[in-house]
Formats: sequence, structure tokens, C-alpha cells
Amino acid sequence: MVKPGIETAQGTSADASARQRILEAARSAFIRQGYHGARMQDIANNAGINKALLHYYFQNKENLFDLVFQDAFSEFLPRLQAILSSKDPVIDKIEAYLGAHLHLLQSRPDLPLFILNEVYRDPERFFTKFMHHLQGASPFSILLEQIAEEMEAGILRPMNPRELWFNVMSMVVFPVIARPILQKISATPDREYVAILEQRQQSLLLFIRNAIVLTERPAANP
Amino acid sequence: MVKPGIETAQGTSADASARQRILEAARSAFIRQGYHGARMQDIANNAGINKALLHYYFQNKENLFDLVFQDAFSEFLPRLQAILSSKDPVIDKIEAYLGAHLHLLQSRPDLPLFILNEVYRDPERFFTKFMHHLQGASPFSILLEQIAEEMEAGILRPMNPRELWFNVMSMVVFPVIARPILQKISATPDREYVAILEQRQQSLLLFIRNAIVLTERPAANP
DNA sequence: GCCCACATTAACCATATGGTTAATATTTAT
DNA sequence: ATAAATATTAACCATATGGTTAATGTGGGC
Repeated sequence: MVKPGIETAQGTSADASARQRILEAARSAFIRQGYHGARMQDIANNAGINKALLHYYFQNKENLFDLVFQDAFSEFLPRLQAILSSKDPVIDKIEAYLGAHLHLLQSRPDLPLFILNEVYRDPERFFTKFMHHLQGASPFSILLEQIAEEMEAGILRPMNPRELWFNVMSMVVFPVIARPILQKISATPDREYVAILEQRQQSLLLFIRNAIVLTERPAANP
Repeated sequence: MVKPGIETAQGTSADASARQRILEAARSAFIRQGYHGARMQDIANNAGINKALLHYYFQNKENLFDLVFQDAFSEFLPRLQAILSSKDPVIDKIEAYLGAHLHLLQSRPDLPLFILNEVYRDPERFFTKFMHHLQGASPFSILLEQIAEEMEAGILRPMNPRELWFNVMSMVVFPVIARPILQKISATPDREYVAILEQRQQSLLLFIRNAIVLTERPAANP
């Protein structure tokens, strides 16, 4: 009856099934109900196992949550950093970013709110536990410099580089997390909202390009 | 010992003090911790009263929450609707909207996440309980038509009117609710982030104008 | 066949939590 | 002054909740 140590990786193939089912149930619960809203009992039920087995594998709620969160979070930040680390011009990076992040959001639309809530629940904890690796000359700092350079070179309209990037991220993420409200107040049918999200890479790129590119201004779509 | 009926308004002036303190403590608790995270005991303590008095005035947690939420929500939606109902050109409406919403967010930066979470907690409940009044030819539908008209008139670049509006709202709200993350990954000092938010009405208007206005394209700031 | 490590469970436990009761203050109207 | 109405409290209560214990299964190596 020796308990496994603090969980870090997948575990052996033998326990993959139960352990995996627990993790999936936990993910679903935490993402949909938040940390406080999620119930260990529900997670156990949905995983088809006893509640004690939860603690056998994952010690306690917080630990289980951390694993789920770590998983979700690492699905988002590293991908973006990879894109931003290329040598392409800013507008190309933006295009790549739009594709990548919008694609991710298509399959995991609930991740952003999940992450935001955890940040607000305990900012200190979040930064020390999940963002400790992010510091120094991160891809973002590099991108900001690159934006500034292209502005001086007359390629991009002058503005605060940070704001430019905030704008881009905002337009990518917000329509997904605020979908229920936006859809309601704009009286948009489900189908049209889906259609908008699906072709958003193009329309957003156009919007952004018009907003920021100085030379070679393309007209709108036909 | 007659209990008050379901709470609707302020109550008499006599009980304003205790009742008001409770409401403020509740608002603080719910907004910061969410519905599930907030504790009735904490609310009572912070209001400096007994827990039983909570139920004397507000029956139960859900009811208390609803009052707080109703309050918060009505601080946001009606204001916007008022702005959108004017007869001004789209770009002017956008400017007014930017000013109003950014100003509101300056003083209540935690409202959006609060609202979003409630929507996700129980969408049905949210729509039936708090958005029942919103239907038919709402200010938003009218705005969308107006946008479409100005596009046909060659004033605005052609695009999906809904998307245009989603973009505007996104860029207003998201940098506020995602501030902790955005600030961290972009390594922005507190002071600069505040500065950005404070002058955002101008920079955003410029950004949006460049993105959507066809004729009379102003250059960037000097 | 049997030991041993791992997996799984039923039954518990302590506490937190939303909510109630019945009694006591305090204010208000007459 | 006094009675009615309102405000406020201490003590409870039922249940939900995260977590533990001790026993039982179960599969593989020898």
C-alpha cells in the first residue's frame, strides 16, 4: 500500500486508464465549474471510480487542479512563443499567430476563461507556479522591439508596440470567451457566429493590416 | 418579527446602514471570489453583522448574489445601449463608446470577468433573469444596420458589421480583464500599463479608424 | 502456490457551509 | 408609556465537502 509520490508524468501504462479517466473528469469539472465550483465527488463519479482513488493518485484537490491547469496552460503559452520567435516580418508573425491561436481556440474555447480565473484567484501563486520560466529576453520582448524597428523603418504606422499586440490578442480571444453575451446582444444565430469564427483569420488579418501597415495598403475584399 | 419580502429596492432609510454594508461586502466577495468562492460567513463578518441578519435581509446566497449581479450588470449594458441609440455616424458612436466603456472600466475593472463567469455558470439563468428585456430591434441591431449602410455608402471599408463591433468591444475590454497576464508576458511595468489604459481612447480610435474608414485617411500621430 | 507491489473500495471523520430558530434589543407610532 | 414592528443576535441544524483509514482485489514474478 505504498502511495505514489507527487504526480508529475503519465505514470505507468498499467494505471493509465483509471488515472487518465480521472484527469479527464477533473479537467472537465475544473474548466466548466472553476476551482471552487468543482466537486471531488463529481470528478470521482464521472471517472467511474471511488473518491478515495482520487486522493490515492492526486493527494488533494489543489494538486489535481494544478495538473489540469498546467496541462491547459502549457497548451497555450509555449505555442505562441514558438511563433513569435521566428525571423519573419511582424505582419507575417501576426498572420501565423492568428492561425495558431484561433485554431487552438476552435478546439478549446473554454481555456482562456479558465486561465484568467486562475490568475485572479491567486496571482502570486499563478506567477510563481506556472510562469516562473518566463523572464528575461522573452519572445515577447523581442517581438516588441521588432515592432518598434518596423515602425521606425516606415513599414508600420507608429503606435505603442505593446498596444498593437494587446489589440491583436484581444480580437483573437475576446470574441471566443464573451461569445454568449456578444451573440445575444448582437442577435447572431449560432450558425453565423460559427461562420465568423471560422473565417476570422482572414478578416482579422485584413482588419489589422489596414490598421497598422503604412505602405502598400490593400483594399477591402471584393 | 416579520421578515421583509423578496428584496427589490433600497428599503427604508432606517436599515440603509446595515443593509448597505452587507451589500457592499457581498459585492466585494462575489466579484473577487465568484459565486462559489464567496462565503456567507465572510460577507457577514466584513459587514460587521451576524450571519443570520444576512438571511433576514436577503433570504439566501443566490438571492443576494442576484442583487449584486443585477447591480453590476445594469452598470454596463444600459449605458452602452444609450450611446448606440444616437443618430451620429458610426465612427462617432465608436468614439463615444470608447470613452464611456473605458471610463467605466477604469473604475470597475473587475466587472467584465464577474459578468462573464456568471454567464458561464448558468447561461439559461442569466438570459432569462437578466437579459429578458433585451430583444427585438435593440440598439445593437440598429447599429449593425447603420454600419452596413455606411459600408454601402463607401464611408466604411466593407466587412462583416458584427465583426467590426466585436473587434471594437474586444479591444476595449480584453486588455482590462487579461491585464495580469498581458502585463506579465509583455514585461510591462505597472506605470506604463496604467498609462496605456489612460490614453487608450485616443490610440484605439486611431487604430480603429485606420482599420475601417475608407475615405479621408488620417496619418498616424506625430 | 504465494508473496508483493499496486489498485480499488466501503465506511468514516472533521470541518465548512448555507440556512434556521427562538429569543432579545431597538425603533416607531399611538 | 406601551404595543407593534423592525433589527439583531447566539445557538443550532442538516448537509456537503475534502480528506483518511483499513481492508480487499488483482496481477506479475519466483
